[in-house]
Amino acid sequence: MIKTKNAARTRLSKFGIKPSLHRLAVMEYLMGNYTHPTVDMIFNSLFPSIPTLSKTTVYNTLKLFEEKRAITTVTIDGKNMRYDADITKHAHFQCRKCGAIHDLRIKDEIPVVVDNPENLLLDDCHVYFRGYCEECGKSYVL
Amino acid sequence: MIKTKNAARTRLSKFGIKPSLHRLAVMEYLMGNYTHPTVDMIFNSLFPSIPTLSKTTVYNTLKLFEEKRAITTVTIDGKNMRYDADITKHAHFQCRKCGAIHDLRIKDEIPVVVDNPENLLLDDCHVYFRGYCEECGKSYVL
DNA sequence: TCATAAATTTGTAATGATTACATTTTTATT
DNA sequence: AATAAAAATGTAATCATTACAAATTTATGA
Repeated sequence: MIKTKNAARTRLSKFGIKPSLHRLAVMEYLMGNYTHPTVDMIFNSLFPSIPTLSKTTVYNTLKLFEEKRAITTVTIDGKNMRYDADITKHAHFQCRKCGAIHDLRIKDEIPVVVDNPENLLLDDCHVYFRGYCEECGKSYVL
Repeated sequence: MIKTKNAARTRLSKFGIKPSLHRLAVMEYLMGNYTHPTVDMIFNSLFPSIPTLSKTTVYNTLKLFEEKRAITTVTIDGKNMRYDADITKHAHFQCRKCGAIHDLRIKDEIPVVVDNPENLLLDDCHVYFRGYCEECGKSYVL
């Protein structure tokens, strides 16, 4: 997958992040899995092929990516942080039962702030919905 | 503050929650403090006047309130859950530096979902912004 | 090339919010 | 008052995340 490797390398360079092997691996994983994975999912997926990887490094790496705004973070239920390499504007949905996170496209990507009397410096906006995914909804009706 | 006591009692009854003294106290606190408090803030504020209160009860109570949709929860940074008795539609803002949460009014309260191919059952929508509040923004420019 | 400094990574231990759970207390019912 | 049901308590466990010191890797410059 040289193509995804290049995409990951390009993304890192675009955001001023030095491309160590582990950083490339984490970014490549995120850019190949738009499933809003947790740290554990990322670590468990990469560990078999990179046995020298530590979970702390995954934490450090993701924190760096987020600080540099090379990825976004999603936290809806307040349990595990989720990571998303899709930095285009889109909304999220989390099922109250199974916890899965899905993407949702909304009409006006960035809601318009009516007034800002406190002069807050906004630089980032997230929209999310909660409810039940189709499967979990079924079992709820029963 | 008989008025706020009544308001709290009314809110509980409206959402089918039996009004125990502790539940009333927590709801009254939330309806008198729209500051998106954490569990600790709520507990520490109430404990002096209700020394028999336990933190577990505050957790239990807030969880019940949220299940009954008598309040909403806000989690932006994924650290502490915040609780909000304002159940009208509004957006939130959290400062990346000091962590304070503020309310924000946006133009179209509920973003319109363009398409929903997975038939997700949406029942709740949240919008939040991140950035820096005025004070923290100043120190950043320096 | 080799030495040195800087950056990265590691692994363990600590933190801290939240939950589990068994017990106790309070409230409602007959 | 006796019993059952609900609410509240307090401690212990859980689990994601962070702190931190040590080890490793990478870059730099003589």
